[in-house]
Amino acid sequence: MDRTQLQNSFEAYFNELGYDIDWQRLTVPMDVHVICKGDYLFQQGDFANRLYFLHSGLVRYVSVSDEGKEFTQTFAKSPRIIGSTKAMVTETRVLFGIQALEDSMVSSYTWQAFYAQMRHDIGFLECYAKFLERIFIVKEERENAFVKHSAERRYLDFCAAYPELKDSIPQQQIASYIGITPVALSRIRQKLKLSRG
Amino acid sequence: MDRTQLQNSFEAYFNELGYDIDWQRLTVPMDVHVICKGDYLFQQGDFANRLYFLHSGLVRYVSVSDEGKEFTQTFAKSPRIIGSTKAMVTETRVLFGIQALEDSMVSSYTWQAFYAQMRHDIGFLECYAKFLERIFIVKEERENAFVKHSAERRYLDFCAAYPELKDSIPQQQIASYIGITPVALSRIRQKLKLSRG
DNA sequence: AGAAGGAGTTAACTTAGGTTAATTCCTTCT
DNA sequence: AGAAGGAATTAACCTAAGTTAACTCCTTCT
Repeated sequence: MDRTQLQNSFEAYFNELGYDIDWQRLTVPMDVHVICKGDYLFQQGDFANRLYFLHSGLVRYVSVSDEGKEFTQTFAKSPRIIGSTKAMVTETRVLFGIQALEDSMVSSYTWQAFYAQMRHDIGFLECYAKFLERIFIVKEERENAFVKHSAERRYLDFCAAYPELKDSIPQQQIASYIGITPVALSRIRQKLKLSRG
Repeated sequence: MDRTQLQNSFEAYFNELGYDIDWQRLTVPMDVHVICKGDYLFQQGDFANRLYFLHSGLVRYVSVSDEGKEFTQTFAKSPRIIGSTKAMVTETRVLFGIQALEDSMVSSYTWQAFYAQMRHDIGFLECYAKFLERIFIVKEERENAFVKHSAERRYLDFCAAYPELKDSIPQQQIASYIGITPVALSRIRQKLKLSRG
């Protein structure tokens, strides 16, 4: 797969966000990574100050608490920008790892180089702003769900939002995404099964 | 207060974000609003597709659940951009109201006009991106807190993050910000008082 | 000064979800 | 085929936080 083909993925992504721009203009040095199912693109605590683009596959952002419990922050399906905005922007260690849930292909760019080109190409910068708007809105919805909705409701919303994941990923990961234990999720599923007759 | 003075507030804000730019270039039509303590800049459910800048004062974002319970999503202190990113970008109704906790002064711009100028001024667009990065990171930290930390820990973190608010705003609002009831917060405070001796 | 209303506290009771552990059911490995 | 390890379920018990309600302070209003 050559660079031209890879960069077409960007266009697919930004078209979805309602934006049309020629990503072949991107000349920043690029690395390509193939990550097998189960492996990590980077681990929590690394300095992951790169911007990644997920060309194919599916990943999750996994964060481990002080007590050693795993939480899934995000499921990300290609095509999509992935990585830690916070780690890039503040030059700190990442607070989560990225694990492949399917074999995945990723290109990467140093944040410095990517940012430098964006600063001189208002189209790219606009794309970046649209990306930030999108991920902010998703986080805001998630905050809303945690504060206002029960675990049962969060599970139902998850199933509606990710119908294709609902049956193809381990329930533990779904539980950790909606902020409960696998045991609690199992109880909720049991209850729903009964109430559906 | 004239426009020049007001626009200087923008500079104070973006300086804090590590960015130096002359906001006197902003020529978009501006409205000025004075909101008294307790009043709302806009209500949940409005079409609040404006960008606001809080020049002085303190506000909170308040969201009411289907069951009629109030949640405080954000406390915002001047100088700062305020408003609903989601409502502006997706042209939907706002999911929260903005209430003044002190008498406040706000300028406002239609999103369309503001965006149009940004698209032709890469400096403004970069500021906007920095603003989005910042609010995203805050939301991400909040998500993290809800999933990983106890209510007690969230309260202590709130006190550390907003020492000046801790004693000057009603406890109900603090409780609703950390996602618990006033009764539960009162219990936590009692427990902390005892354990401090 | 007295009344009214809101904010915070405290107590009693309920409930959702955490914890631990046993059991079953799958894969996968040899 | 049998063993081993992980995933989900179920049950029993525990804890944090919600709910309701009574009580105490404060303001603020007349």
